[in-house]
Amino acid sequence: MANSPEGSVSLRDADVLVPRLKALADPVRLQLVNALAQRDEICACDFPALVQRTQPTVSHHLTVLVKAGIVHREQRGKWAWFALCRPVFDELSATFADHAAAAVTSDSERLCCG
Amino acid sequence: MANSPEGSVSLRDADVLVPRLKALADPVRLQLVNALAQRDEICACDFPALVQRTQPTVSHHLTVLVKAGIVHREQRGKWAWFALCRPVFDELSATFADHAAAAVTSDSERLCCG
DNA sequence: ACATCGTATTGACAAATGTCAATACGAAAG
DNA sequence: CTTTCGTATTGACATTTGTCAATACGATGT
Repeated sequence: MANSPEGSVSLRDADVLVPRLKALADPVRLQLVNALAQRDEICACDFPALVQRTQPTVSHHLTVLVKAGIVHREQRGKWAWFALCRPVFDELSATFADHAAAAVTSDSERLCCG
Repeated sequence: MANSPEGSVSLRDADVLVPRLKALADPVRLQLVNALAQRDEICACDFPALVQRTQPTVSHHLTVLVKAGIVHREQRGKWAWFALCRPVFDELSATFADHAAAAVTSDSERLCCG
């Protein structure tokens, strides 16, 4: 999107990354995203019970996710349906993959972070 | 580490993910991480100039990154050296890859998030 | 038109966060 | 032991954030 070759996003692109990471860095919003990850599509009316928050609070969190481009909102009659923007997860995955090293082979052989 | 097969971290593991995402969801900390990503090792004394913040502020941000397990701190004599914990990036990459769909092929053919 | 029902917005408030000045800690050097 | 210098901690403050009650908006059905 900005610097990287394949339409990906580098760690340098703070303007794109920070809002996305901020949006995901909340327990309730991670619950919402996780629910959407396994169900493809969820009506707004089902979220309050799912995450144990009031309707305005859920609405606020969904707005944050939509503004960050992580979730897509579609109005169908009286109901609002939400779905993941899965390509964004692909970008996030690629962003972090660039700076990953070979994973640890065994538990006893740590690379760092001991 | 918790649920997933390959020692990875699922979106469900909020206790592990949220602190990591919170740690990365800041412009200054993203700068720090980006600098470490391309230089392997950096002395604490160089960061204030790099990110245009005072020494206490930088120290605070580095502490956040260390506590999140993203950065490793090593005291060498009088100086503190910092390095990325690259396996963590591998985990983050894997976490998001699980929920990614095929990327868009052309710009005109959007999947969602229009 | 009017009432109903799902969702978003507003206002308010406590809690968390980023920032810096001042200070404390700790290791090396004299 | 004392000084020096790099780094961490404390205290203070403004800003942001998560939450809910109350209210407004908007589409559907009567």
